[in-house]
Amino acid sequence: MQDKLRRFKASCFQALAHPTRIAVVELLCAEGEVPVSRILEQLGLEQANASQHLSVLRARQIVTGRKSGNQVFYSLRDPILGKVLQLMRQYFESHLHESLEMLKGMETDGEAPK
Amino acid sequence: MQDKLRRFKASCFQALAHPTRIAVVELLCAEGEVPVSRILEQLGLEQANASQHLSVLRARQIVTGRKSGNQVFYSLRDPILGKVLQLMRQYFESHLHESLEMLKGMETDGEAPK
DNA sequence: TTAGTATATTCGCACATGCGAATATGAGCA
DNA sequence: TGCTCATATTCGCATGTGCGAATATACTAA
Repeated sequence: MQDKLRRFKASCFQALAHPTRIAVVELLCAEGEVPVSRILEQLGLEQANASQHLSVLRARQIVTGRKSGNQVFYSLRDPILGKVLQLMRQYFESHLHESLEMLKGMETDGEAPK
Repeated sequence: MQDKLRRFKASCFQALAHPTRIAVVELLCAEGEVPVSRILEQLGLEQANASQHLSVLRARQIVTGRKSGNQVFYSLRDPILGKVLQLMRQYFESHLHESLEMLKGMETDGEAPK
């Protein structure tokens, strides 16, 4: 069971391990139930891309979708995940400087200083 | 900044997105500062494998290593991560049944019923 | 029926990740 | 010096992930 719990946690973390999916969760957290179209416009995503990310979050049951007529409304399954994100923000802020350094060092992309 | 924060969260979640690394973090959370050898014996890991996972956690600054003579002692950088894991356990338990179903469905491996 | 809008799925490709095997580094000791 | 323990890094390979393009599905309206 210990092991199942760890696999569960790992799979949740993996579902959250992408900036776009974090943004989606934050949006749902802030606005409650929203249609996909709202997610698209708010985050500026490609339709297919968003749908793929939503599919990941759905598979992990982090969000649930409710079909209504033509559209699908998504919402967070459990607000506790909002708390998790908030803790992460707290963590980020209490190590602000190193965290920024870490991000800088981690991304090979960035502003390519030619 | 919003975006940096999301990338930061995502990279932390990614670091935690593996059962072995979860186990390591939990161990450090429970026992404080421990040498790598302790991690190996406690979790039954290959030495190289453990070192790779530790390297991921180090890169994300989730753990820090202190060299002392022959060995390296690791510890959690911030106990707030323990809180995050605890929240996840709470989340897991409050959706116990579906969570187990999800795990079952997610793993192609499992007990291979021939 | 046909057309249109909203969302999901599949495909192919580039890139990341996890693993064990082998090798490297580095400290302490003979 | 050379040897050994503790840990880290590199390599090759299999598998996973993220993306846009194309396609599919499902509902609505006419």
